[in-house]
Amino acid sequence: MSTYKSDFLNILSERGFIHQVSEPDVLDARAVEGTLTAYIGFDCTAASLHVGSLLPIMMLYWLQQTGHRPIALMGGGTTRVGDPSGKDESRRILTEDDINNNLVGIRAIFSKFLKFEGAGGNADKSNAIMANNADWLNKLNYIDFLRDVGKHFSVNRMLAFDSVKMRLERQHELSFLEFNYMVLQAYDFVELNKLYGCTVQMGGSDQWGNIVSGIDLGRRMSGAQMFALTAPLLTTSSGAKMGKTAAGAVWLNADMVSPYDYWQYWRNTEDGDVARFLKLFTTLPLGEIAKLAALQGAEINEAKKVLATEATALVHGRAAADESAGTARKTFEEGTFAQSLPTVEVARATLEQGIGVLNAFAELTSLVSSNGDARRQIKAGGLKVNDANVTDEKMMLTAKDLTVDGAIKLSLGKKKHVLIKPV
RNA sequence: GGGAGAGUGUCCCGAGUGGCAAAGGGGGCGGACUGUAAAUCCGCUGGCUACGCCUUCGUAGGUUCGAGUCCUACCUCUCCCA
Repeated sequence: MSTYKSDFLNILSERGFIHQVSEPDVLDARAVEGTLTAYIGFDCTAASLHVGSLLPIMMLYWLQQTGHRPIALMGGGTTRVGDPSGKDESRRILTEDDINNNLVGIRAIFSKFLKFEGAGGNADKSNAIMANNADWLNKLNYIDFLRDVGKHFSVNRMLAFDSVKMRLERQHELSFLEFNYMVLQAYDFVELNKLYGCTVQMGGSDQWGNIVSGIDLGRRMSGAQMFALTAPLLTTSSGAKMGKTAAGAVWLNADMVSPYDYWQYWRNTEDGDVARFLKLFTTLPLGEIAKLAALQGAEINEAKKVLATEATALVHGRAAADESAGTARKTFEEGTFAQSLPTVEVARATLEQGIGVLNAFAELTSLVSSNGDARRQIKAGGLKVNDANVTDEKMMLTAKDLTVDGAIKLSLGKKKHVLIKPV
């Protein structure tokens, strides 16, 4: 089915990364001829990226794997202004220090997927680059910018973009700042083209308009030929947004979401998403994925385990992935005790005196948000101590509750478990 | 500058006659059924030292036995006119 000649486009296409490509034939030919340089922009509003950013990261990964050069562009400049999207969103302005800290955290994630200059490798034309648009955006002079860049933009056409049109029709406010995002992003593309010879910008399908603006701007300012490649917007088959769970975003940094929880996130993938996610979020060969995708009924769970382990291995390493898989197997399938479950330590003396269940669940382990919540869960039969339902909210946990393994297991529902260990 | 509206349970949307811990959704959590899935059904969805107490309807005052509801000022947002 693949109609491309280049490995790069073939792989992206087979694995389901491509939504739209501008001038696919020309881009394909370029990819065959030589080394492409492509970029994707990331906001650095938090100290980590979450699962939602994984798809673009994987695109950069495949780009590099097929011999091309990826650029991860940090929105250091745009973040400084504060993204105005989301009408009620607290427009907290991040300080320079915050942004720099975030950059460090985010860079750590990229280094797991991409090979950067100086990271052990010798100079290779496919070494990844991390750029920061603050480097050029901060220096801009308004008048010069308007004259050099602004003159190439037609407001008439900008108003016709879907993103703008929708806001106008729904009578949502669209600030001038936000209106300019398109312009800044287009300028980023041209700047990267100038600095690194970057000719391709990738992104989610909602970025199409912005990317095309960049292509136009490049042609007008320097006559460069540039390309757009967008990925489908990801939702689960039941329509939910990717990457958000009850506990909040599924972050990629281990200190924000543990490898075990990360593994669990993928383990709980809906049936209908398994094949798609295997292609997008693991690097397994397509043949193997096809076999897994053919599994029916309950057997799909095997595919989900593979998905979870492979996806976790990419972000947290093989060892952590295997350990998470082992923990899950013991906990869910063998019903035994896994020492590797999340653990909270308490002073032995405190335990000797006894700890109230409410306190243990709410304060100690934060499995529930308050004592009241704990009471409700007890009524609903959702709390367990050592796999036995809690029925009395005045129950005390003492050293007698320690199992042979030297810990007390607290559970909320069937899936969330925490161990309490005396020290 | 003039005029008309809006801000509700710190996840979102949204009803609300002066007696309100405040309808209804969505989302989330728990239970049942399953396969750690989906769908479906049931329960829960301010806090606490809990037959009571405290804090909540943009902010600050006021009227009232009693205010989300009435009055005043202010803040923010939207729309229309200039």
